[in-house]
Amino acid sequence: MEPLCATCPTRQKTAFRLLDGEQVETLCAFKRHGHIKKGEELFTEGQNVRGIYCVQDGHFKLTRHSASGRETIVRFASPGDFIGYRALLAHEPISLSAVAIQDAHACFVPADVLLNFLEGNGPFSLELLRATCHELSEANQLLASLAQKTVKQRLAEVLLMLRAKFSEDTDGCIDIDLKRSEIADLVGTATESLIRLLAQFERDELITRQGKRFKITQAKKLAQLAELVD
Amino acid sequence: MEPLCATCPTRQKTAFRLLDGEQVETLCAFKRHGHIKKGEELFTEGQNVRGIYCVQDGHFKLTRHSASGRETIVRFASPGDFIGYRALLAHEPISLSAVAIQDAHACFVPADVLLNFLEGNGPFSLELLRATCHELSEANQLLASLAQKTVKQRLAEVLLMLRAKFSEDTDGCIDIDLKRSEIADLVGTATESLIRLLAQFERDELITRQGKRFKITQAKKLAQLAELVD
DNA sequence: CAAAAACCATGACTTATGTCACTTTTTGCG
DNA sequence: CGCAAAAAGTGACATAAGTCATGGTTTTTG
Repeated sequence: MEPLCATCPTRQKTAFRLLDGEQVETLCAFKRHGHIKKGEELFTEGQNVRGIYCVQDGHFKLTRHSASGRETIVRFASPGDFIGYRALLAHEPISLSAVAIQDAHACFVPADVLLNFLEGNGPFSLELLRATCHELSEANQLLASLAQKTVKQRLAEVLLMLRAKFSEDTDGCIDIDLKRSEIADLVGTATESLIRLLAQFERDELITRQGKRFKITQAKKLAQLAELVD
Repeated sequence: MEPLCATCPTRQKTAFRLLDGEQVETLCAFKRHGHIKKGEELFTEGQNVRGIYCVQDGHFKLTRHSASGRETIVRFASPGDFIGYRALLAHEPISLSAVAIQDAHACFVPADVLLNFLEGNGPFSLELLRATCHELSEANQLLASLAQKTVKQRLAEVLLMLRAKFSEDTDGCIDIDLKRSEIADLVGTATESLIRLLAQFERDELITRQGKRFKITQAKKLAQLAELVD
């Protein structure tokens, strides 16, 4: 049974909140709500897109693969984020894979429905433009960080970013389960190097570990290390 | 004397081509056409933007500085490109400096004029959205390339990119004058490393040098090196 | 529940790349 | 033109970070 868009709380967090009543009905009629299991792929690099996904709950990693098979996590998509609209609008095959890192739910919205909204609803497309510009500035920031910082600095930065994005669980640990290799893909380094650095951060008492998860104990020092303090 | 937007050939290459007659007149009335000398800065990181620039001729480098003063070239802006609209739309202080790498001309368009067009002209904002999405996918590509490739591979990639972007002069050299340090900022490496690699590429007969400029002699091998061939 | 698979961790080793110090060449300017 | 300043280039050296090999965990699954 498809949930109703009219009362969807997630919709209020997205550009879809700017749709008028009729458009919400259209959205509701054509969207498909679906369950995605951990590890499943929404999109694969190189595909042509037939629509976008609006994340309901759970998180996705958006990755890019090199010819040599190495993976880089470009960003995460979380509840309220759209996935795939850039490729759709740029008329390009999709350049990133989207993989669920937890069991998740997302709504598929066909391309023509979205394009219809874009053409018929100025505020909606402006909002999407704003969001895209914001993403772009984040991408540029990441770019410079990758080019300018050491792996250690990048890891410090990534840990702080993860905490900001995923919050803390009841133990104060960052509330997300990522494999070591995934954190490495995020930092842009080899898994072994990442593991060594985590151990070093623990020795230096910047973080503590509880199983697979971490708790940031000295955020300030981490931030200094990452040179977030200019 | 301000040139007329109505007959501006550059305008036809930008989203401004989608403005209606009245809007073109508004644009023409409020834009300011200006000369920017090589090395001059259009924007400085951290400023608040009061409008955007539309590049008429000449090229700009868009850079980001680290706390340690290191510079990274994030992208170039060329005739027909807008500079500064992302910060404007994302309501953020600008995150990149724009510096002319040649004597250049650009038109300044005040923020409220642009926002007016965006709100009143759907096709215009859709076009801008498209352009932004395209830029974003380029940024993601660059990101992965930085994270995944060696400096040598990145240089090969950058050389091919430069030729594609700036074409060749009558000698077959890439038609742009960049300092060694600027190429290094583009590749994301130290100037000395870059110089050594250029020398190596010349020894390997992938490129030849004429003064400060290069000619790509074996584009295919460069592409293989860069792993553009999957 | 046990075997297999995936993942985490550590050591030894190699190497790509950054840094520093210096020389040579080119550029710009009074 | 000739000098100063900037840029290009080279060498020696240090080290961050990748790779390979191996062993110990944890997780999955039949």
